[in-house]
Amino acid sequence: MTKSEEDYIKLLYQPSLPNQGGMKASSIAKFFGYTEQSVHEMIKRLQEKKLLEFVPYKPIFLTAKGRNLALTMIRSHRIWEVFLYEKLGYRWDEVHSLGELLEHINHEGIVERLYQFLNQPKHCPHGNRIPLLDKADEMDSWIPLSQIMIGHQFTVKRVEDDPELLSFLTSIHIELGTTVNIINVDGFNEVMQISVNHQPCVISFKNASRVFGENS
Amino acid sequence: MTKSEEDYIKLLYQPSLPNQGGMKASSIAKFFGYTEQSVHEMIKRLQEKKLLEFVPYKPIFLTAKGRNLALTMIRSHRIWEVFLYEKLGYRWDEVHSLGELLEHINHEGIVERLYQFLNQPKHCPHGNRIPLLDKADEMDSWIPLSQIMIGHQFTVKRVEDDPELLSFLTSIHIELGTTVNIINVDGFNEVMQISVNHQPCVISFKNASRVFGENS
DNA sequence: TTTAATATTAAGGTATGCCTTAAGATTGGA
DNA sequence: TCCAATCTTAAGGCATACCTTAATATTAAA
Repeated sequence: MTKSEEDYIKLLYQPSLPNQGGMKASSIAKFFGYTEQSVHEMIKRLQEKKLLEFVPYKPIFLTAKGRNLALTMIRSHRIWEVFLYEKLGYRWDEVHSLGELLEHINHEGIVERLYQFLNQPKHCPHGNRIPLLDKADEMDSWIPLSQIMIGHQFTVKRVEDDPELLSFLTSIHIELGTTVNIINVDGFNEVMQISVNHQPCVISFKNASRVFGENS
Repeated sequence: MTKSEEDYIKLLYQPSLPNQGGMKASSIAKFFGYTEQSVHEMIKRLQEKKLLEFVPYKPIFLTAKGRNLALTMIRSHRIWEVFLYEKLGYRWDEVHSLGELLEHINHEGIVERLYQFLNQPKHCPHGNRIPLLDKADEMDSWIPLSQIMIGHQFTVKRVEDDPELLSFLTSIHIELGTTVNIINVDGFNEVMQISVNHQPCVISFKNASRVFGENS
């Protein structure tokens, strides 16, 4: 497997989960910033390798083989991220790009050794489950901050892995495990007023919908 | 820099140390198992990048820029090896190939973070010095086991990084720091009889010349 | 000094993974 | 049902990093 092929497979994994539609070539092209023609060429190669199913004009789905490969890589990515975060001291908004490089290195069982070295972590630094090799990538059933009512408390468990969002959350002192109080919900301006460690701050509905956790 | 270019530079570093001759295209080709034509094409590219000096029919030498790059990579390789050996529990005959992959990953200062995480190790698992970024790759002035006289004691400090040699040494319980007694030197058969932890064994002159250390 | 061995350059080819331009095929909404 | 938007395929190109075959240049040794 080349790095490029692996990147396609990883992208295709998410939408091919049960009851979600697969992607079309155009969305893949948009995601990578490639032309649709390049994407079609790669689709053809991956189809020949039995990693995905492609019927013209229909959405693309990974085969079982493809999903398995994707899972291996997502696992690898998240385990490397834990290492970067916990052992090397990178911030949670820094680990993604190095993880992208390291996830392709999975020789001689290094990822499993790393997994043991890190004491079998359950989640990556952004709160995503580290999938087991033989099971689907289950999501924890956490709810978005945007759905919490005024007066309630909320504990952050997972956030979307976007550097801008992560930097913002860090700037208002939110990390995994942080407790947030919902002070006010301003529907007209589409923002929530919250407090973190007694410090008030504001987060848009849009960003609050990218922060997950549980009522506490 | 591509992985391929980096591999050429690393190979060329050793022979271009002071007073050693540079390599010719033919020996590079033999080393990698490529054709001479392929090697010449790469030499041309690396020359254009000012990483080496090439005069037809003369041996090839790295420029200061090339030596610097080589040093960075050797440093990276050895630091990753220490990590694999000390933290992930790989054996000393296993770390090389994974090190080859990981040494090309040197983004966002990961190698320097790893260096700190590992407490600034001085040597790789085979006893090679981890070079500093601003200095040449000095060798410790250890002497080969093959030069030790009968009756003397010898402490192993460095061994050549060849999986076959490493496996053999492990099988006779030699590792870095091991003390060896020279029991007999059989010049006719070109072997030494030594003892390790009171266990006698035999090592050829050839292999003994690839094990370095000090009289003790 | 001639020649054999070695070294270099030339010319054309391959696979990967991208690109552009352009021509068809299909779908779905008006 | 027709047409425009979307999707797909075709054809040719590019850079990297390899390949083969073949010609030419240099060195070194007899």
